[in-house]
Amino acid sequence: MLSKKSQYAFKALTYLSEKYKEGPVLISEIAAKKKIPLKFLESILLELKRADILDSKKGKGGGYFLKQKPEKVKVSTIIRLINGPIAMLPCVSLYFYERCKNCNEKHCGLHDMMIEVRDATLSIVENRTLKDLIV
Amino acid sequence: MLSKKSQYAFKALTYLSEKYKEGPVLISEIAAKKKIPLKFLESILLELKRADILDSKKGKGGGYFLKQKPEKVKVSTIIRLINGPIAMLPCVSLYFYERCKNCNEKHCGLHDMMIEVRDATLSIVENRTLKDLIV
DNA sequence: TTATTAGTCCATAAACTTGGTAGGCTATCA
DNA sequence: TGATAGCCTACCAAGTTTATGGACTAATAA
Repeated sequence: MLSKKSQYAFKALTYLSEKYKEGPVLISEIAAKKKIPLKFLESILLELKRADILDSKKGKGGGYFLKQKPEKVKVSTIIRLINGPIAMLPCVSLYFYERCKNCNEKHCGLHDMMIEVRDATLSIVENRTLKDLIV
Repeated sequence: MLSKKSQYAFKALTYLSEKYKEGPVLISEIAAKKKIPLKFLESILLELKRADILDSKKGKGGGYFLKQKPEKVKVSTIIRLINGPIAMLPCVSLYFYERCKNCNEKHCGLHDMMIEVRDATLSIVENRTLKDLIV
């Protein structure tokens, strides 16, 4: 399951995608419109900024905005950043790989199955962007 | 990601699947062979028993064993039992459904995408059984 | 019936994660 | 320079995960 933090992140990013080109959006506006706890949202947006997904402007007329066009930001990127691995096991993760202890990856039915699951999931989330979240 | 508990459950169930028809297997044997903390494994097996996946026998010659043939136990059943929802969002879960607050499920891009992910995952885990985990 | 075996139950706890709050600091702009 | 709005640091309550220890109970064999 995606954490609440991830769900908040997606809501905020969807909102910012809709407002793309309308200039900076206040944290407080996003929080109010999307019903996200203000300070928690603050830390999420900051994290997204540090990951170069968002940019911000301080002072009057400031706020947050997407650094790139919505269609340039893959859903998989956001999941990995905020939620963590997409795979169900560390030993089949591409970005968070960890070797299995006491389990031969070459001869493990679970391993093989989880690779299938991973690829099925990736075929979707690697090919969707923030633009696809706007309806 | 699957919890460690889930990984232990799968390891134990795979072992019991291999030993199916060889009679009850000791907890301690499974723990030793699969390097699982004994007492933790104990509680996992008990949970699987309460869910009618396993059965057990006390006393000499006792132990745990599968209640049905390995090919009768779906992987999805185990994941849901030990790990929880398979879907990435409560609002797209079949077995753990919860309505989205402040989010119209009829018009939500994230929702639609996560249904796709769920179905892609289910198409695999609903069609694999413990038998498929033996290599 | 008694000793042994092996699962069952209950209580506890450390470590980690999640979700969230408080408040001061700093950059920007009018 | 004063208001605005994001930045930063610290903290924390609650829940979950991953265990561990010990007493209890059922089954079996001698």
